[in-house]
Amino acid sequence: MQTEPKAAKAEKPESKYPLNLPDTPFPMRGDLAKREPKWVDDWTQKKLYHAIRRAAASRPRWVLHDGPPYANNDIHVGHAVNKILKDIVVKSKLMAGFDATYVPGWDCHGMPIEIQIEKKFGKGLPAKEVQAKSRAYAHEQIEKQRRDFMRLGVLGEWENPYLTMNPSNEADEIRALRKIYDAGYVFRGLKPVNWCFDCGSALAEAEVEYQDKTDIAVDVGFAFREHDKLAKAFGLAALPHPTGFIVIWTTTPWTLPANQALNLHPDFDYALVETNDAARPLLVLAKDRVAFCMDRWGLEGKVIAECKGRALELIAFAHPFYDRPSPVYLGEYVTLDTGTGIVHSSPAYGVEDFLSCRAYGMKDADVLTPVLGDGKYAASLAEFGGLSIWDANPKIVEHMASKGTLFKAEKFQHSYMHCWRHRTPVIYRATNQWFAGMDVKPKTGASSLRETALAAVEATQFFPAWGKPRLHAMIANRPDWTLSRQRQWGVPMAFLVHRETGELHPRTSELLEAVAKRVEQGGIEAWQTLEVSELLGSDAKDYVKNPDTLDVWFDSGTTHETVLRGSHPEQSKFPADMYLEGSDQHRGWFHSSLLTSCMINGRAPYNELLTHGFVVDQNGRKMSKSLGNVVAPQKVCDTLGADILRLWVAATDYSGELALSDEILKRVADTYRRMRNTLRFLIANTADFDASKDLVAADQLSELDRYALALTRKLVRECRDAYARYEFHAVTQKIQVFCSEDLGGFYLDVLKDRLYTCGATSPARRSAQTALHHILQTLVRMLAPILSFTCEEIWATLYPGKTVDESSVLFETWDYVVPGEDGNLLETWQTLREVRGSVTKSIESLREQGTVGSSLQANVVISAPEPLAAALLRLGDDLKFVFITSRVEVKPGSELNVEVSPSAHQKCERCWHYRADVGGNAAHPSICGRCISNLYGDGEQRVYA
RNA sequence: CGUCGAUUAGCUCAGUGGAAGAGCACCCGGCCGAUAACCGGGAGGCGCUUGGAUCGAUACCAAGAUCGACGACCA
Repeated sequence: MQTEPKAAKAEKPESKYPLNLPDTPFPMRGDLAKREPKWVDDWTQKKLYHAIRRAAASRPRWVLHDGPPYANNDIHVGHAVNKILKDIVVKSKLMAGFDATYVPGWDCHGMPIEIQIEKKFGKGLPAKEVQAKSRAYAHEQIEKQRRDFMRLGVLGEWENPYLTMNPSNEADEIRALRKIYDAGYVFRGLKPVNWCFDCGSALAEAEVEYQDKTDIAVDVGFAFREHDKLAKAFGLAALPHPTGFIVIWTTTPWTLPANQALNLHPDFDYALVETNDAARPLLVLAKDRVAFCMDRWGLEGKVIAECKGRALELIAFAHPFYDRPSPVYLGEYVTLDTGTGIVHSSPAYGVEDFLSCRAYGMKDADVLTPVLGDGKYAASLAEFGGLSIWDANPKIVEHMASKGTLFKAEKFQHSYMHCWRHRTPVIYRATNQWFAGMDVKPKTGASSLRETALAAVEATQFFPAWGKPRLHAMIANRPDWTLSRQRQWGVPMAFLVHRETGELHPRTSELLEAVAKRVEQGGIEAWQTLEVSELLGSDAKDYVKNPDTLDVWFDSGTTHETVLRGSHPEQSKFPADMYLEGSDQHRGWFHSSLLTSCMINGRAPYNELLTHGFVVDQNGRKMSKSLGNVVAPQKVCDTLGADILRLWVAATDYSGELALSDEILKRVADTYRRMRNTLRFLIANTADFDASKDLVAADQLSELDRYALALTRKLVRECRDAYARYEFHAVTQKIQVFCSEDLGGFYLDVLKDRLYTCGATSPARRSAQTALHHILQTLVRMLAPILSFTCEEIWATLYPGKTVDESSVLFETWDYVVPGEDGNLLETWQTLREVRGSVTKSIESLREQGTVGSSLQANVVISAPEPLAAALLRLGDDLKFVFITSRVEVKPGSELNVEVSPSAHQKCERCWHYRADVGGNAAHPSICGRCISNLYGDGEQRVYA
């Protein structure tokens, strides 16, 4: 790192009496936006990260495992927050005395990239091509994101990150699948998904769009078949007619062959209606829909009995055209907006239908699934086998009309789900999927996954603490994990399944390893080209490759296997010490990683979880393009600098939302300038100080300096504490107050006289410089994790001529000792500072009258009661320096009283004190006795200040 | 709708069951040897609203408001 040339001093007539003025090449203005990129290049070229690792090699390992961002789009400020927080944590652990590592990663598989490829290259590409193009696209995205992350000053193994799409990673992921399969967690079951017949696959929500569609809406009667139960439910001894129907309304007649139940709302009133139609003399309808329905069907009728929906629970009615019962199940989702207040339920073709049937104990094997993947009914379906469901719609209506169960049919236009690729209608369809069972006992006989995971949550430290109940609740309530996806850009669920039975091959475990070996060489593409016979020989004719890929959450969720124990074991350990992500990852990465690790390791892959909120604008609103309140990290770096962004992250309480706006950044930049200037003052006033030679022993320091060091030790304690709790905003706050109140507002202000006017190498000045040296060494260490650029810049200024891989502030630790004992210095000087407050206030009132300008023009007389008077008198003549006045007199008094008057003496040209002895030496008529002594004599003794 | 979190000066944050704090910003002044700096002084807060237990709450409890996170294949 290079420091800027010294700015030319303003031309001023040089006094013939020299002063020890501050001197440094360290510029007052950071000019960060311009200079930071050069430093990043320097760190990269010199391999700073690895130099630090070497320096820390003997320390205990501490691992922050990176949650991989998705390899798509430029980074936004949320990414920046996440990476900066991680960097601050890693660097703080480094300086706390650990060998803290950071291997960044990227999540590469999944739908967003698949969609990008589809947008760029069109639809319907063969899998192999999708995979090749996705791989290339992900690489491009990663390169861009990597540059932006590095620009933030984030240190890590950027030249060797982990990518979930690396063949070795893909192979290890298949091995992870093998482990959970071997443990017995994996099973096959039904699950409703959005299904496109033209794609022949499931659709993600993002692939579904709504368009108008015209269907046949039908009112369909389900005949009574449990008359006694029905009569009883309505409070009747018997039904007045043997014939009757409960009526449903649906816009999807094609689901009726799969009807297996009827849904009523438990709290709605249902009516038994007697009509004037001999073919259908009794009807059951929701009471509030009776008038509407009668009118609609052109019937007359009257309500002869009523009951709540729940009274009809489990009563069975007859399917409208097959000879089987359809029982009433209760469901809160039934509404009275349309139809009859009764909903027909085909569990294979509706989410609510599926869930309610399952809630009533229906097994997967009992769910009727007559619709095949191409949209045709299975050949075995009575009456309609082989027909496309859309062609079957009118035939089903005709059929019901002939059976006398059709009440009405009409065209009906509504908004309906369509495939965004094909613009064709999509249905919900129960499909076979692979699951990891939450309540499955593993083969070892250990606890279920849910129990293990809940115990793991308990064993984990959460920052902030409310993360624990949150994750706990999610684990406690979540359903089984659907591992399978019907996609192309993902790691294959490399199962071989029996052509007929769908059973897994008996040697599945070893087959998975065989596939993993091939994927390790050829990536997931190797699975595409694999012939079943290569693995199974003569068995091949009975088995097919499972076409599913793994949920991308399985990719990132197994990085503790594929990265910590896979691709980067040298840099890692298991479990990791920390995972750190946005609060959404309780449902995401924290969650998936926990489950996979509990299945594989029986414990969480992390010891600590740290969560941050999301970035909002000054008014607490989410950032969005439409609101125009987006702050781009790239832009902040290019204008204010990355250290400003880093300081903003550090200064904000990330446990909630992080507010960001131009004004907030401006305030942060103010804070930065304050810190930078304070640091600069320390640097400039120790420029002629060589710690190896000039350091004054702690017990030889003036008392004020020992007090300043006591304050510094206190600051270190507080900051280390706050860092340990990851409360960086507390660190920032403490340092800011330290710089403003303790240093700028008091210590440094007082010190200027001694620094500038005492002999350059005098004990008095060396004492001050010793304190400044320790303070500087401390501050640069405490700030280094946050203001990475600035602190390296300072370090290079302090130790010029060395490259960053030879000398970096990050080689240092917080064990730096600030010498001295606190004793009662803090209390003693707190009292003095309070008196000083009274003095400055008194001077201020004199100033308002125009009697004095500088406080040095003032003489102060303090009356004080004991023991305060003694405490003041103890400092003797040094007291005036504490108050920055020319003279102080202390008198006993009943209460504290400060009187200020202008000095009657001459101002010393050199030290600006007003003293009686100015001009006392004829050879030097314009300066005082102190200055004579400091320049030509033995110099002042400064015991206290 | 449900679960969770947030709400103290213009901004960022402290804090305590007993008369509201800091830094910065703002206003006024000083200095002119940290100078696109530095020092001093001042002004500024129905502590989101409404109830409740309490002698008494900003702090404890409950409801509401506003904002935010998550809610199943979407990383």
